[in-house]
Amino acid sequence: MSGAKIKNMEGFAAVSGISRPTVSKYFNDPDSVRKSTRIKIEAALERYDYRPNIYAINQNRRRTKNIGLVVPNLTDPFFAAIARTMEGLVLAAGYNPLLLSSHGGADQEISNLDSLRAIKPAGVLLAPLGRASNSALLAEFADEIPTVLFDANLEDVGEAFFGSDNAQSIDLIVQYLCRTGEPPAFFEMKNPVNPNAYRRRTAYAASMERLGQEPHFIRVDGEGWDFEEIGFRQGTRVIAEKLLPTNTVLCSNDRLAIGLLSAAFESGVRVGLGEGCSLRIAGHDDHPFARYTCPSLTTISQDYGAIGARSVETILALIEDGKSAKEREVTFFEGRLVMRGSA
Amino acid sequence: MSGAKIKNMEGFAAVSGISRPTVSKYFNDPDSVRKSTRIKIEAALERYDYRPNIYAINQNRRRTKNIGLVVPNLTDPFFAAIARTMEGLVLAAGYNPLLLSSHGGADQEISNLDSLRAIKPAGVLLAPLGRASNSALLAEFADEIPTVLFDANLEDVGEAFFGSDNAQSIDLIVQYLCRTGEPPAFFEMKNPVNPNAYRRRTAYAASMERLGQEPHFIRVDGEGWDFEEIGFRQGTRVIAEKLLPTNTVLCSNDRLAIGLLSAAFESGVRVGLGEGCSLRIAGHDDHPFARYTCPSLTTISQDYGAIGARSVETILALIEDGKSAKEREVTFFEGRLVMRGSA
DNA sequence: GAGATAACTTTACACGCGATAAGTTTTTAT
DNA sequence: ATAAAAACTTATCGCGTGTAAAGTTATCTC
Repeated sequence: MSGAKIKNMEGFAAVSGISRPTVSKYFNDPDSVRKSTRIKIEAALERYDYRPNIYAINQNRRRTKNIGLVVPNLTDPFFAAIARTMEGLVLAAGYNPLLLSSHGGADQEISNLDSLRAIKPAGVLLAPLGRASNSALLAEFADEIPTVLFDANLEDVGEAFFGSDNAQSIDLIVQYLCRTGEPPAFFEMKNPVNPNAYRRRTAYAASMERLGQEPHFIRVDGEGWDFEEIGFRQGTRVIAEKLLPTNTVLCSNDRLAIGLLSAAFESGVRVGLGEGCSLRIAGHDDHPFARYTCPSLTTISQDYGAIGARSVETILALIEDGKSAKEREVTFFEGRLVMRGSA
Repeated sequence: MSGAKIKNMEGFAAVSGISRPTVSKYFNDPDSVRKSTRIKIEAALERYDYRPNIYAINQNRRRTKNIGLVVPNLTDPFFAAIARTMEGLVLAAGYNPLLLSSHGGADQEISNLDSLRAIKPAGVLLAPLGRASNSALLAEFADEIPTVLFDANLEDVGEAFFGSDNAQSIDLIVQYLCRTGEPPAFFEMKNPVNPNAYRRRTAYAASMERLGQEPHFIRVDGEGWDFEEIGFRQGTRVIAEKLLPTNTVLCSNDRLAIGLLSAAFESGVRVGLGEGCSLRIAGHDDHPFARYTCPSLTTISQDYGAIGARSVETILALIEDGKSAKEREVTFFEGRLVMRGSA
């Protein structure tokens, strides 16, 4: 990088001694040109500061190299982690990830899709809000642009879905809890925002029945995505009013569990397995902070490595093979029991 | 949205009965056209589905409407929260925010800036990694594109900096801790990644001296951004080896404190102010989870509302007023003491 | 109602690249 | 060595917008 400023590919082609169409070919795939010309071009790249104008490229290409990545809430470390994983995979495949967060709001989710439309992405990886989502508009979007759903499934939206097998994972932890102590009550929100929560509720009931236990639901009030707050406030109330039917509580997700743990602590209830503990609490998701709670949280680890990898693979296949002839693919990955101190 | 698909502004101008250049003017500023023509255009927008091609726009505009937003690590809920705030402000100003995370790596930080260059943003809001940053390259970038730094300051990089007044906030919490119990030792990483950590170290020493107390540093090993893990592991060791000089520990940040709280719990050391507690722990930042730790974490709340607002204001002023004639602006906002159960 | 002015229209070109066609050179295969 | 194939060249068009100049119409001021 020393010579004069290069303003376009024409100029760069001139200084590299190669014609512009060939240079264009090089930038689209360095291996598509002869080795000797690639060397010439790369030598010129060393000496001059030039990069193709991305707007001109995208205006003329049939498909852009952009892949949208929409998560319901980046403030939630779980989604931050999965987004990060997917970002890396998209980059490695030579595409440009565009990360957007819906911040827990359906309006924001729609406006994110509108932003993406403007960018004309080759494909979109979408974790919908769930119940709150405007699924008609999401379906409309997925109809225009190849879309793969993950985390939360919406009936018939997108070309595929990858998520967790809530029936399997809940059964796993219910069995564990029953085996090691009193059967769990299920702590959840009355009106969950997420379809996974509904699946877990049903899975809990089924597991308990299978084990010959009576299911107990602790359904608490609360709106929005501030799960720790809801878990804390309602947990405090539930404990104070002695509404816990057993000494074991399975929370619908880790964030509720974190709030409940905090509530138990402040209420003077000792949680865990040891001497003097009167409550067991378990969660679901293996939240990044679950191992630092006091006590550390027993939970289910979602296989988001697999969810991310398969989602990205699938959207890439859709993009590169053109249309998806086959029917909508729905895959659930198994969760893994993570035993820690809380239950 | 009913009529045929409109493919470009020419076609849209036709159906709205207005010439294309005037329509173009409308899209760049709806108030720049006569009210009667604006009504015609908006009527057409109701009937037809048209939106200007963003690539064609940006290819021809002198400056894009994009503003880059780079944070060191989106997995850290503190940065997720501040990014979210800024995103909203940028959007409200009619600009398009582009959120990128450096994932704690200097290479990624540079490659983020490269991605941004390709997008030709009007301005960039950058929270650098700090010590690990390649500040020569960052400075080069800030030289090309209007850049405002926040959270972590780098000497002479960018047009302005907004962050927290570590001297003030550390003094605040040191005074509080000294007033209410034993003077604190300072728990930190030996080689912190963040310049704020250095400032806090110095501020702690200064505060202690001012109060006539001898400063005690607990400097632990550990690399990277996995602060909870470092706090937990090293905290466990420090407690086991009885290396704590007093019963009060001030951590360089909340994430270390969360790890240390967990270590104390697992080691059977009760933390807090009440009966039977033998350790006080305080943090800094008011991490979103700080109020749900057990016990809840006494800390300093950074005024990231102000940091975000002023950063966005400043970059907008730079963009809209053209050059920055004045000298580099450096502003520190005061922190607020948040008293909770841990100290 | 006349002139001034603001807002429009038409026309034309620029932006930087992808894509394609037709001709030329280089490389590979036989 | 020769033919075929591959890779290059030049030339030209198209993408959808911004922008400017020159002429026309609507609106405002007195």
